[in-house]
Amino acid sequence: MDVKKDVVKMEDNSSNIGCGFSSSPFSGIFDFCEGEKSSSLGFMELLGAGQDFCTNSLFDYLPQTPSMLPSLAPNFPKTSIMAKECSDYSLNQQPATPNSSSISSASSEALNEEQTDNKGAADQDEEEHDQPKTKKELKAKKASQKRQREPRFAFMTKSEVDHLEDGYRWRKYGQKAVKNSPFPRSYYRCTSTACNVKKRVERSFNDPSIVVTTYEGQHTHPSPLIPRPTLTASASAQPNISTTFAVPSMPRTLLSHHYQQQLQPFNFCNYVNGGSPTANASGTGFHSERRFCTPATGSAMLTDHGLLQDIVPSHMLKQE
DNA sequence: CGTTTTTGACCTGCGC
DNA sequence: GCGCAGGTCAAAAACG
Repeated sequence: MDVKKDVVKMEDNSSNIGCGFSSSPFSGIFDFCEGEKSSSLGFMELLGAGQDFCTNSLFDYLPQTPSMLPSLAPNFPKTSIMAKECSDYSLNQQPATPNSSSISSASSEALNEEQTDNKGAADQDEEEHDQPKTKKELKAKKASQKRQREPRFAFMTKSEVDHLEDGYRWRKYGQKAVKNSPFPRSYYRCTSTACNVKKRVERSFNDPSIVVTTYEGQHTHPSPLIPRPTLTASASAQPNISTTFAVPSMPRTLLSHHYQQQLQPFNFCNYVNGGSPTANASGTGFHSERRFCTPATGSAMLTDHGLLQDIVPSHMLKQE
């Protein structure tokens, strides 16, 4: 099964981390993903099926990012962000060797979920009529529901603060020591009722200055801290806002469209050109288009303004 | 007093 | 079956 992966890495001007495969952020990312390895080749190897997409998107988006990020993500002042669709991916600091299972096991988990979805519907129906009688049964039922994992996205952020402001309100519900790491992992849930989004925050063992934030799920509500600007037609047609997906509420939008496309790759270029999959916003070429863009998603993006509406001030949408 | 954080206990999945 | 590690729960404490 070809599991698709979305990877984007960004940074802002104020960050002293480098830009490119040979520079520190990549090795940082790589360390994060692969443990020991630090080469770009290894990075691509890790990404497997999505490797050409990954390299393209990384290179394509990076040049546009630095001037954008400070205003788009003011709360991520020194940011090196990697977003990755993590359904097949674990934040384990363990090297992803065949023995490690951190990647493969998560992948099979996602697979199993997919495969059991239909079967689960029947079971669910049955469960609805058959109420659990004991606390134990209730817990077991709860647990079985909990096992259904949403795709996850990880962000690597160079920050001294562990819990970064991202426009949403979170409640911490747990903290665990991480094996082979001196830094604990914190677990947060979105405080909004009926919103099941979770995030995990931990420091990179290899680079303590990097905070790894993993989002899981999709917000069912607008950000309580950031007003939702109106997405105008002109705004949606503006180039260079492609990088807005890198702001902290990215997971919501990514997942939103991820689901809209029923596990199709996220369509970045619709943010750039309002739905035309062929537009070239940077001049350097959105090579990832050939992997990202599907005609059907253009209308979807216009219907659901998602991320832009959530986090990009309207004046920015117009001025870019 | 309501909300959030802390933290030990518990559950689950996985490898051996 | 057992042990380990990740993830979650929930009562108590802390906070505003």
